[in-house]
Amino acid sequence: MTVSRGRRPGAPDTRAEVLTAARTSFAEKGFRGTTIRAVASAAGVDPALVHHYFGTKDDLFVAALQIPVDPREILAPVVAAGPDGAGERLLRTLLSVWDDPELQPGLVALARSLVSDDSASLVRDGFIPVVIGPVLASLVRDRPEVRIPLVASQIIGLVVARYVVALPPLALMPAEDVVARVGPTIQRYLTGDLP
Amino acid sequence: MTVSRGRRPGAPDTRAEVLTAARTSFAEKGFRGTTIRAVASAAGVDPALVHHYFGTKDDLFVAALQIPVDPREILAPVVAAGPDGAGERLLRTLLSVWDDPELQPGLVALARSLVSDDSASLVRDGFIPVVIGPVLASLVRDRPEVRIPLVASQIIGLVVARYVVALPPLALMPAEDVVARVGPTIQRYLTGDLP
DNA sequence: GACGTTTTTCATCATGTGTTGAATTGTGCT
DNA sequence: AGCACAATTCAACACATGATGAAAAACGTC
Repeated sequence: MTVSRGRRPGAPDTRAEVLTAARTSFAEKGFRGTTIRAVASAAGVDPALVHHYFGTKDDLFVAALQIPVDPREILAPVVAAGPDGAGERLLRTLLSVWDDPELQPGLVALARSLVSDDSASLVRDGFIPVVIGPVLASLVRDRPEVRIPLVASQIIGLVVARYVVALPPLALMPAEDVVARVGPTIQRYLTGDLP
Repeated sequence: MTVSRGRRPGAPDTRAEVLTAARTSFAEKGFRGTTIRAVASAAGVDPALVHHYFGTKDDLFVAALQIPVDPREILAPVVAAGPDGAGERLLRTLLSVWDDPELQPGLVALARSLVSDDSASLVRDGFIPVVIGPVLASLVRDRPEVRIPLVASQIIGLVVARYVVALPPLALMPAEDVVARVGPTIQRYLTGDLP
């Protein structure tokens, strides 16, 4: 047998392999669609090892989501530069984060779980009003309760289409093209004339 | 015992109750999140009855999705009226369908399953290019491969935000306000000047 | 009223899943 | 060399789920 019990020789970083296997599985199949056994098998490892490193499945999920990105921090410079051209700047930072191959799987997993696994209330009552709301509020000309959801709708659509569903024409479009084409929409929602 | 075996007296349309229970569960929890037992219990019925009426769980799902709406048919008048004001007309038709309380649960269930349960390829390779693509193609000024995904992104975002996640400010916004505010975005993606 | 049909439940099976505890093997320290 | 510790697997439990087949109760028809 090449497979045996007990510790393997060498110093393979099995823990990291398990973690990235979990990350991609969560990104592709969502929380419910991901099974501990599948993650273990993708990492070439026994299911019990997954539990040994990261306790329960929920723990594994939050471990997989660890995204070292604080939206408020990232968006601070965008806000600081004022409302002029904010649409394009906002999009540019957004895309630079989401296009980072290091961060993408975690972010997609997060997005997918927010839309699908009925933590919808988390987006609805937590993320948007608490995190995104205040940031955008200072960029908006007036009536934030009208403008912010419009901005959110275009951003959600962009993220879902480009990263979650991965519509080819959008997924392959260079970031700067997206910025140039969608930017004016965001700008109009932020400061344009709206009925 | 008030509960007994065998057929109940009266002529209750149990089949219909099971179907609507399934529809709302699929809409709220998605395919994987919906269990036959939960549907049965919501309909006040034994799980076996669900199988008796609709065979397997997949069968139940397609039965619950039956949406008597052919997008091409519904969009025909929008297309026929030409590109002028097409953005607003497109949105108005879209919202009238999605706001119909008769159709909404089925549509939300469909949307959620498309985003979450890795039938993403169905949207990516089937729905958009085959159904929506040709319809929009005749409204677009040029470069459909650039414009159609942009339209799709705004529409997907609107649907996800207003119906799937149900962001309150968007979910409660009168349809005509949405049309007036988002319409110009769609119009610009269809016929405006784009880099 | 008898009888076939439809509706409904019960009991049960097979399967997949999250999780646990014991056992085995390698590594590093003294 | 010896020993504590970490890494890894095996075997198994408890549970939920989708599915099935037989039995019971009401209905419709002759």
